[in-house]
Amino acid sequence: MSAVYNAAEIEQPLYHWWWRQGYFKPRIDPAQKPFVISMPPPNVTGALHLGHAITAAIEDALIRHHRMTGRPTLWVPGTDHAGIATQNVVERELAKEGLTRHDLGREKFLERVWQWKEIYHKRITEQHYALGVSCDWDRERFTMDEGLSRAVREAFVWLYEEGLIYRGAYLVNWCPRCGTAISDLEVEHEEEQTSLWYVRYWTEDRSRFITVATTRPETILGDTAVAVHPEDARYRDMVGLTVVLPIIGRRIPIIADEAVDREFGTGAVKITPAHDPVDYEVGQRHRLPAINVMNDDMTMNEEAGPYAGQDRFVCRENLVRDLAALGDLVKIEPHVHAVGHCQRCGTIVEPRISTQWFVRMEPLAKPAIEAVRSGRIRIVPERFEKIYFNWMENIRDWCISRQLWWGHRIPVWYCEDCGGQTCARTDPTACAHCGSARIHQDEDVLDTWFSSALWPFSTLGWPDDTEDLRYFYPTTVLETGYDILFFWVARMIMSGLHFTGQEPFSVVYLHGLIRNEEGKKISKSMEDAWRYDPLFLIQEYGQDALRFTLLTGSTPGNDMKLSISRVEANRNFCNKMWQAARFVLGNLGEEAAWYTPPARLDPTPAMDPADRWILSRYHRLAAEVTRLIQAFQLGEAGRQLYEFLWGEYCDWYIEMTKVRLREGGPAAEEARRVLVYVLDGCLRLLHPYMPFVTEALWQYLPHQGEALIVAPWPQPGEVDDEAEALVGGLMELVRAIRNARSEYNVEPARRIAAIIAAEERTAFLRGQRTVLEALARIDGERLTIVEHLSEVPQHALALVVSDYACYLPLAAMLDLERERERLQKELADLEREMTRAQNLLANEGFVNKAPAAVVQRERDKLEDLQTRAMRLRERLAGLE
RNA sequence: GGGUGCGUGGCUCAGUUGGUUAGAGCGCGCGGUUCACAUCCGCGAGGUCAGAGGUUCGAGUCCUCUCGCGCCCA
Repeated sequence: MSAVYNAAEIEQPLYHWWWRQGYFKPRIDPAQKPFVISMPPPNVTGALHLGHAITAAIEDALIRHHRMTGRPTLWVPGTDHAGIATQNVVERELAKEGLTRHDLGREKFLERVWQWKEIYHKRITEQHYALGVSCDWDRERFTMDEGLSRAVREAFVWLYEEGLIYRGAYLVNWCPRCGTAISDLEVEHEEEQTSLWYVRYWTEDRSRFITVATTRPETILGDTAVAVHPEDARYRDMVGLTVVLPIIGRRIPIIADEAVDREFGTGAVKITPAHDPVDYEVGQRHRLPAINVMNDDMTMNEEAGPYAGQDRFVCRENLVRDLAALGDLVKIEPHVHAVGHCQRCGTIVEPRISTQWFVRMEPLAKPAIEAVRSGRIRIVPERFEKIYFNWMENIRDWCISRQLWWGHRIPVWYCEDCGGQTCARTDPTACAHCGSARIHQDEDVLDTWFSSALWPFSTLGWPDDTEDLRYFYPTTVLETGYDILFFWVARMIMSGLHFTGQEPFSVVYLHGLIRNEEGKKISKSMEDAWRYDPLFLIQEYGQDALRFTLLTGSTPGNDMKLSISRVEANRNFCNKMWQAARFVLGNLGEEAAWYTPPARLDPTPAMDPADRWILSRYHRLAAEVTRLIQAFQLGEAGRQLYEFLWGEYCDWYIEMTKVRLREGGPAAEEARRVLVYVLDGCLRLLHPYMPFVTEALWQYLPHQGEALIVAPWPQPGEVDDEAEALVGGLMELVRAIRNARSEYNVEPARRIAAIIAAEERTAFLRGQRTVLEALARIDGERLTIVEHLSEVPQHALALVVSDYACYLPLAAMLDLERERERLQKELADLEREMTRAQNLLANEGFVNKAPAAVVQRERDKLEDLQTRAMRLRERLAGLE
């Protein structure tokens, strides 16, 4: 065992050992309900970032905890083909060779993507190993695997046959750079400082005009109406008139529609049904033509007249200039407005009419809303339920076709003879309507999220009725970042209910986003992005430290600013555990195995008070940690473990045992038993948080069973209030003496004298005198413990704690004036506290309405304060 | 525009049925080579819990409003 903790030394070997031993694989036991998590599949060509690290930390903690409770536990890993993102990177690679995907053709291009996928899949999987995830790699899946592709095919055909999938020309979001339609969710709106252009449209006879305001002047070319609010008195008499579009001269009507915001601009707006969602709806209501003025690549098309061929933004400039020349540009105002960008590439998207495939969502959303409303699915934290309902209740149809090559191709064939569509589970050779063999498949592929929506069951074998599907589905917890609640979680719930008739999981646990120390989203382009690379952090501080930081540094659903100093502090905590284990081991001697801990060791009156105390504290901790983990309060449970291990076990208990261990004999043996038992239990409790250091140490310590990862979770045990009170009082006394020593600058090595009146605690304190001597550096020869003091020692520092009156005869350095001040200040503090407690107890409302225990606690406290105050006053009188 | 989260010591954060004197890590000050640990030990300073009202015997915690920052949806 090394003298210091070294993460790199232990982590990878342990991971591969666990894996080889088969601990990550569950045994199917029909008598038990399994605990199952489907891992959110990372993008196969992406790189691991802190988002994956927190996902892994939380899910692995839940998995490890449940595995230790004895439940068959399965964590299903996998990766996602990430259509647009992957196709983009491969196209970028091709571009370096001066090629486009069209130069290669569909088949050759897909070969290239598969090659690329193989390389990157290996990379991301190895990165995942570095995160120490205890998932069942034999069940790893990829969204384009044969089985999962079959699931996609089944789901598509199923919905198609039910009429829930349809094809048509509607207004969709078009990303000109990616060359595909994208769904509403894939558009990110960003507020931008732009302009509002005011343009005058004249009537045919140029007798009147109406001024419209627009944020996108180039779409004027596609205007098919001007709209005003029906109750707007300013324009009421103009409704029904015809105006002429500047430059291209199209005649368009002025219409009235309630959708018009009277406050915006002049209150009159131009209507471009082919390039704006609101205008599209207005256009539908008023049966207006929709004129598409742009090509796929967002250059203007022939409808744009003189501007045909120009890029949309070049056209904007030219058109504005021309309008100004005509005198029809009234003014330009600065204006802030939300501009839609493509989530994947940041390009400004163009709303555009295009023929696409859609899923009718409303019928799917209804049962999914009900599943959450009824509590069959619980979302943690709860507030996201509201967000979920809001989105689901206003759900819009989902555009699922993408003009890409990398993905699941839409299983629909068109007949060149009768024009019919054939949608089938196996590739057809003839048209289902007329039997013609002259059919061709739709060129498009499906949105990647369409396959992700099936993930919890497609990974287990659906649509086949497999053993895995029967046993492990529905899964238990779905854990992911709240940013994909709609993209993924909601769609899984809808498809799970629709295709399997069951909720795909019963709990949704959402974590927040990880940001850097300034609160910025960490992106690859940041200067110091490398500092936040999980692989770098693991290399510097170890996985356990990173995990513990991620688990304890945040609360569910809240973003977290990762503080590197905390990762470092948690690395130090690992070392602290290491040193504690070294201490314990070093004291077990040759027959270490003799101290193999029992499943449970309760405090008994015959034991040493320190043992009773730590056992009691430990049992309290075990119960609390278990409760918190089950309530998904992982952070709080981890913090309590940290505080107990460092602040109680190491700082106090180990120090207290040193005396007995030095003395040897049965007292030492008892201490060894308790030291090992509590440490063993804590390693179990801590294992979900710090799997590596705990397993490594557990293997060194005497233990039963082959590995901590599969060791039983600690059972509840008894607490001992009396021991907690006694030892708590001793600790308070030690602290008071240390404090006094420090305040009076007593050299740390110097042993001092003490006289203590212990009243009813005399026997206890006498039993602990060697411990007291060691912890407070008291000279045993000059330590007096009595029940009462007939005479208060002169020239001594007086310490007044709850259970004891303690005097430190530091005559040589005692400054009477200073001592008086110190005591007076302490007395003043006490009196302030006493007044508070007295007022509270004098308050009838408090005494009558507060729980009895709370009132009693207040009474006890007051009594204690009074005792201490009395002693202080006596002491002050003695100083006069 | 609608919704939602956050605002706690210099910094990063806990504080989950409202109940002792609000905690931790880092940082800061003082002192330490005690045989597990300087990736450490001991002691200490530092907070009107954003602000204002309210409910309650009691509010960091619940309600209303205001201010600041962020996010989601339109």
